[in-house]
Amino acid sequence: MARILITSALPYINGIKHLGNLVGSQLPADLYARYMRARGHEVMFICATDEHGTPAELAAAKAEQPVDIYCAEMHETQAALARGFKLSFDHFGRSSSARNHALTQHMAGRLNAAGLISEVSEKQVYSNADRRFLPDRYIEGTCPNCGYERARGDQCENCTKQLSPTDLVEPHSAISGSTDLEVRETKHLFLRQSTLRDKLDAWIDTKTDWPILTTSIAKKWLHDGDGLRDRGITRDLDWGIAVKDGDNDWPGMEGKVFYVWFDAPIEYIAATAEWADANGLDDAAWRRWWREDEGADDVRYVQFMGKDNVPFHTLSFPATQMGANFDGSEPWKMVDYIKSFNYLNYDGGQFSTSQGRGVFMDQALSILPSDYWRWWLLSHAPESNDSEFTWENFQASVNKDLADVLGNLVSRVTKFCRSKFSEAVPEGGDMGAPEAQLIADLTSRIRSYETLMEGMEVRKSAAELRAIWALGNEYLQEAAPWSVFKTDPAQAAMQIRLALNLIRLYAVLSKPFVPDAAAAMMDAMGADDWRWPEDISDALTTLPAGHAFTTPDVLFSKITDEQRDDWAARFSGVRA
RNA sequence: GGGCCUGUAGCUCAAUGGUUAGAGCAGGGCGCUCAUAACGCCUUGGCUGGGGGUUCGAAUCCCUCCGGGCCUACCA
Repeated sequence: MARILITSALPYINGIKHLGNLVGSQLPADLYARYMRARGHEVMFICATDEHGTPAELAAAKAEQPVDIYCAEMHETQAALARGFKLSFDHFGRSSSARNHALTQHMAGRLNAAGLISEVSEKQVYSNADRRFLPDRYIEGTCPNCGYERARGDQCENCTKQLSPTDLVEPHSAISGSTDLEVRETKHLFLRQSTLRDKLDAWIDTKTDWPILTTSIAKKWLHDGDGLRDRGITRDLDWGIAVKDGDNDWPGMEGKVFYVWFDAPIEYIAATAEWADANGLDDAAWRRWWREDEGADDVRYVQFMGKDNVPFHTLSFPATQMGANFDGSEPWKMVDYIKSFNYLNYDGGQFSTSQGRGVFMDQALSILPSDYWRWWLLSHAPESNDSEFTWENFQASVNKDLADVLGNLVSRVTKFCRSKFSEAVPEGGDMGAPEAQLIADLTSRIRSYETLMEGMEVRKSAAELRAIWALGNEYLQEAAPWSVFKTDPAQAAMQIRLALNLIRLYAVLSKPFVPDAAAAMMDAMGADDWRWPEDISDALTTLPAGHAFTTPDVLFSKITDEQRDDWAARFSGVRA
């Protein structure tokens, strides 16, 4: 039995996430967590809302709420949606938690003790009307290069020229439109990650099994130009974690908070502490997952994220962890494998939170149960490339895979048994060559499925699982119990007994992908044996003759053309 | 501008430089009648974006052109 620590990239707090966000981190992480638990491993699956930063403050202002209330409510909204999608987090924390405040301040103190923090005085744009410093991209104006009137302070979207806010003609706040801007001097802390470049580079070099997408991004940042640059880790905001040097005040940093990207990854650790608190456990309970000197030396740590998150997880956060262990006294568990995803597009364009384009988690659950979404999203996960959601493809895949191949199998077996025998596993007959062949085929495919799941090959795992389902239909076609029954009822009984056991087996195998359907299948079989099938022959004799079952309702109803067209129209525009 | 990824059947995707480029869906044919008009078997379909090169051999490696995407460090 292994110990596996799994974290999903933290969903940002400023609204309900869309299906692209879901499939890029939380959903595949859940698939992996569920599978590893099913295999008997000890799993810690952590996620949390990422609550700090300018966009959170602005979203709260737009909602006319204090930012702490806004975040608390939105956290609960996101937590409820996570439950709705059956995301099996051991804990779904908040980066604004007391635990994260303390740990982030502690980490900063360690980095300071290591000599890895420098103070830099810089000039930034302050908006008097908004009473806040504005990040570059929140300043708009006319591009001096091409004349585009809505260029942002970091880059012109029209001509792609890199800009600084002072380059803009007639600059104004993107928030209020105010032109009452001034350049102010402000002091910030920088993480001197440039001094860790060689260590990080060597560390990345050991990760030969990581996806190219992951390592190439890290390498780019390490070697581009002058190499890895130091990074500001504080901001002039109200909402966030106060800048402290461990438990002590940080002179000159009064009123400032840590940058959201500094405290967000630390929340992976802090959320595990929140988990311990929520379960009445002591600190040792979470530290054995995160401190190599306190039990985490045998932990395998896997992170899931979209490709946009890679630089922070390959460089900034590792730099924080390495730096905090400068004297060897705090060996924090670092990531062993990063599974990164491309983007899911929506019907020819991008999903967009800001533009309200696509299907959002709450909308998805309002029209169909979570299993439908889980199956489609996972079986089409954007692993090697960006992939695309279309309603036609969604309807076709779901109807064929879930309703026809799996759902109908359950239906035909249980209804046949009910009509020809009873709602109990029938007795009689002996297995022969066709059954031996089925078991051999299942064994081969299940071993392949296991290998793919362990390797986090999401799409291929889904394809293999589907092929495993199809073996059931192939067997029934060949065995033809409806014909055999007429001449040899005992033989037909054996065939159906096997098929009923197959349903239970499929419940076990399918649970990581479609947990609700799996539970319905297991429940219909009147069983609660979720042990992973080591020996397939044994697994197919779990339900003995005479064991009562129930014939379930239709497991997956089909998506009609009318529904598909209705949804396509309803979600074609911009979210209200 | 720079860097990286990518282009394979109508669609969504596979294929350590090595038989005749494979699956699923869609299309066509046959079979079956237990089942959600479901299932099974067979089958059509490809100048692997264009062009050039390396090699005994290229979807794969190199060059170039065309198309799509991401990143470019103050959104997160």
